[in-house]
Amino acid sequence: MSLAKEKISNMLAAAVEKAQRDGILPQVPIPEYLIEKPQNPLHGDYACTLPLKLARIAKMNPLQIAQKLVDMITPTDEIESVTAAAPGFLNFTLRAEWLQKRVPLIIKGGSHFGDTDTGKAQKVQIEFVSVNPTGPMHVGHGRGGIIGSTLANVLSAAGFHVKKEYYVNDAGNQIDLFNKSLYARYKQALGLDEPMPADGYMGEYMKDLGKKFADEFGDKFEKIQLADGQKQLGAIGQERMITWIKEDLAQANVSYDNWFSENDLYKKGSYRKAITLLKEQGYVTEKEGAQWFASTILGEDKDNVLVRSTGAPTYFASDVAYHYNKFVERGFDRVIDIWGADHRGHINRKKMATYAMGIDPNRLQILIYQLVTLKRGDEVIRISKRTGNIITLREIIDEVGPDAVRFFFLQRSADSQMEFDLELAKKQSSENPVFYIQYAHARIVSILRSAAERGITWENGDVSKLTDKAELAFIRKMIQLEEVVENAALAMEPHHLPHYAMGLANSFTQFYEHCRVLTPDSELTYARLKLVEAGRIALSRTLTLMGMSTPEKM
RNA sequence: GCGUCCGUAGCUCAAUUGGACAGAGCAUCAGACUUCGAAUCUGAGGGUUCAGGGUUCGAGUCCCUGCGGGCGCACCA
Repeated sequence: MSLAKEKISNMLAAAVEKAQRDGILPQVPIPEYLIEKPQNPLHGDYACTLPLKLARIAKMNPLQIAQKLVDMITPTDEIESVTAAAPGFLNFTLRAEWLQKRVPLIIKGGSHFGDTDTGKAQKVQIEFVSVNPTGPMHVGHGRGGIIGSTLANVLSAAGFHVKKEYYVNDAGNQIDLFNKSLYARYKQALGLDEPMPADGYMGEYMKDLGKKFADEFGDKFEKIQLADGQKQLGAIGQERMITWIKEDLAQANVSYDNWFSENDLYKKGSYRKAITLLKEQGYVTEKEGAQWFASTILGEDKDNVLVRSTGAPTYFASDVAYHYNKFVERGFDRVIDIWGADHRGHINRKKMATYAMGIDPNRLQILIYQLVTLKRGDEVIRISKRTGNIITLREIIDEVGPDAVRFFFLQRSADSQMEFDLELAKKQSSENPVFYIQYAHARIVSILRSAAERGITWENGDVSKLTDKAELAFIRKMIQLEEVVENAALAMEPHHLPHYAMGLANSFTQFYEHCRVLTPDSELTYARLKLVEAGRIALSRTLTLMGMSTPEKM
């Protein structure tokens, strides 16, 4: 919580306590209340609705309660005034002197300005994208990557110890299918007859890859036994796919601390231990030759297969093992999984499996983002990796640039189903809010550059000169960053950042229009340059949290 | 059919988690550059928040019903 908000909260709590002690308010339980930012600046910097909430319980007029509380509060260094407003709001206004003093603190904060200690160093693991290494990433996957990487940034800023992870599904059915498909394309490229498997990966990229490997390795894999050839060639193909995915993600400025192999769950015993644990807890039943997770015991509407009658584990089983590994073997306090809406139906069974292993299911949080509909003008593009009809993330990034793509995806809340119109995205890229924000940053740097060229040093600038409305509004906006960070982190809603960034850029621009920085008045110039430097830090931090670049020239 | 997410300005989306007059960008219209960056700024128009009921001091937000759309409902992942 930001300093000002915290102070107000404490002030208010003290006032309520005193009012009750003095018999001005009846001895009733005090309801939960929040210190909020009113959307109308006329209502001050912060507001509280406690009197309204208290009215019924205390059987008093809310405005009267507000009035009495105002009387109990004495202004502080931070707060200039507290007023009661109909029908029962408390409005707090920050003191200009206090705001001015934030400027050197922002500069001191530097690249850590906006950080909070909300997370108390809790260990959080966040897993996102994790598409199978069987093909390129399409635009929809990009949304998960961008939401995930930004949320990770925000959580780190909020004081959590965050590890980002990509789960590589390098085992199971889809991999077999990929191997067979690749092998078929490879042999075809060698001029030999080999049918594609039913439901194989039909995309053009598989033909390219087959051809590439035919050139690279000749008939090396064709000469050995079929199953071995498929497996060995497949392994190389998967490697290639992972490299490809990594490159695509890197282009979108998405990176990871760890790439976790599904195969390791089997090799290192996590799978065996997790299933054994479930059995010991009595949650595994046997039906029709398969082993099931008996989630119906816990209220699910159906059980889920863990081990097929063939003896092969399902995806669900390895995922259970994976989460056993996250919680038990690696000891994360919290685990966040980011999934597309097509996995929505798996939340319950996943949470129940977590519970069944003796882990508090609230430690597992699943963030669902709605799928992206791709359009080209009015035409909806159906995505299918198997038939090969995909628009890749890379294509979009090449077309509109990584910053615009990130901003475009980030702006929408995760549960809004968004349309990505390729024509529009391209057209809008020159008329994008992204450029407005980055332009503000470039302009700031340009002002600082001009000052430096004129040999002006402003480090000792006196911030008490910053009294213009636009100057104070700009400071107000800057210090809001830590509230945005905290809120975005706790609610897992990174989409607040772009909106904040727009507001911040806008309040700088307002300042720029109203207040000339480099003026004949050298004292004023120093003070304003100091403010501009603080603005640079705030804007730069905001852009960085969103994974965007901070251009100094455009 | 059942579950789930969504429906807000012409378009794309916000709305501090139940608060004050529902806000931005784009688009449209009218203005502003001899300045530290005009990729900018000033102003205008644009709304029955899908519809109907309910809960309460207060509802875009919560509950119910209906309509419309996305996504699920495999021994696929």
